[in-house]
Amino acid sequence: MNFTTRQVEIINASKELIGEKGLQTLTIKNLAKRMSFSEPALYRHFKDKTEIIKALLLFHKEIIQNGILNILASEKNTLEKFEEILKFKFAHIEKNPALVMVIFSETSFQYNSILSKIVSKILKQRTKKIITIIQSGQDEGSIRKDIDAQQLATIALGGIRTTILSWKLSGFKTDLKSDGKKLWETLKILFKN
Amino acid sequence: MNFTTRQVEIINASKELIGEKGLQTLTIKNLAKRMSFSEPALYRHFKDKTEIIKALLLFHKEIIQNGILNILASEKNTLEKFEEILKFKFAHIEKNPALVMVIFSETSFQYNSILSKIVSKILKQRTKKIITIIQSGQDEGSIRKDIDAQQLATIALGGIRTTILSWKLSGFKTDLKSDGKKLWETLKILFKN
DNA sequence: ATAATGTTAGTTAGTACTTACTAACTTTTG
DNA sequence: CAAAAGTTAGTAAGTACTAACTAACATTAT
Repeated sequence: MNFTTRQVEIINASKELIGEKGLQTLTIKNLAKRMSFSEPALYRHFKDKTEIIKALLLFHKEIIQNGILNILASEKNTLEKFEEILKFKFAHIEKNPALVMVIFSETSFQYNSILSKIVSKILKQRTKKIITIIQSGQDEGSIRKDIDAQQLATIALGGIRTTILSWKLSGFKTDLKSDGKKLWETLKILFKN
Repeated sequence: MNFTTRQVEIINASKELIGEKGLQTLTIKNLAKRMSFSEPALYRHFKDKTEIIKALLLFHKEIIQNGILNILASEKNTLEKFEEILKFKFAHIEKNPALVMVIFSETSFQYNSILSKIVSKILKQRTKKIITIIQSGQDEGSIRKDIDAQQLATIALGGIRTTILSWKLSGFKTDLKSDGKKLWETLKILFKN
């Protein structure tokens, strides 16, 4: 997961393109134009297009992962950690709309199955992590036990997804952070013991 | 919304193709092959490719809409209607995986903005309908009033979306109906007054 | 009734364009 | 001077779509 400065530049250019008009505008031609050099120059830095998107995904996965790990390591109770994670997530996504485009299109990777596998793997890992958090909240006594962690995770993830989706459908015009906060208030009431 | 028998055949062939390998396999070439005739023949029945997908969306939208209207017209209380609607939805989607592919890819329509507008319009209409149902449940006294209908709708829709998504990610192997039932049990507990 | 005319639904062949990618050569840089 | 990073000019494959034509059937007119 070590990228050269040029590779990071290409990753960011890809992110910009996707963020502007969606995954379908991430073409070699557009990317080269954005980088102000020729198409073959891209192939000096990445084997093929798949590797570029893969790099984009892994690059941001690592950023998010580190953020979450920091929150989990902190001295807070489960509900507080949960809130922090939500905040962090919404803030990161608001700064990087491209991620929404990529993550939300897990069904329609024209490119190949490798990418959709990566996306679905990331999604699964996140689900697992949320389940673990909810479970420790249940053990701790702060989260209700009459509904199992798996189901509560479905509710939490669903709320997140829907909130982000309606932000996207508004053309990124609504205030994601405040919608995220409202969602958190709702989840807190629903989940509390 | 009146289609010729040939058009319905083409709609179904499109649905099959999308259901098998995703939206990206719905090409004019593949569709013509599936219909066992030439590519230009398709243009005798639809103006262009966009019209074909549009027809697919509207065709199923109408089916779902009628199903929901029937349920709403029945003599049941809000929670029962809600349950019936969820059941109906999951059953219809299980029979038509292609719809998941299309609806879940609202971000990445290569074709044009017309389609993504249709999809987002359908999504918005459904959200509105669910909010109305929840509100009447709140008036009726069966659904909690400490969380507003908009937020509860976000939770319900999110749960549905996530449940369907994990079904898709399993390669359509898990039991969607039973997962849908579990989701309903959870929502019932969370929403009840 | 039948010949003329029009329609429906298909064909073959091809357009114009875009896609990711490559070979061969040149420039820049440490 | 050699490796890294760029260039020009192409390729093969795929995209939606169109032009021109036709067989088979339906409608209309004499």
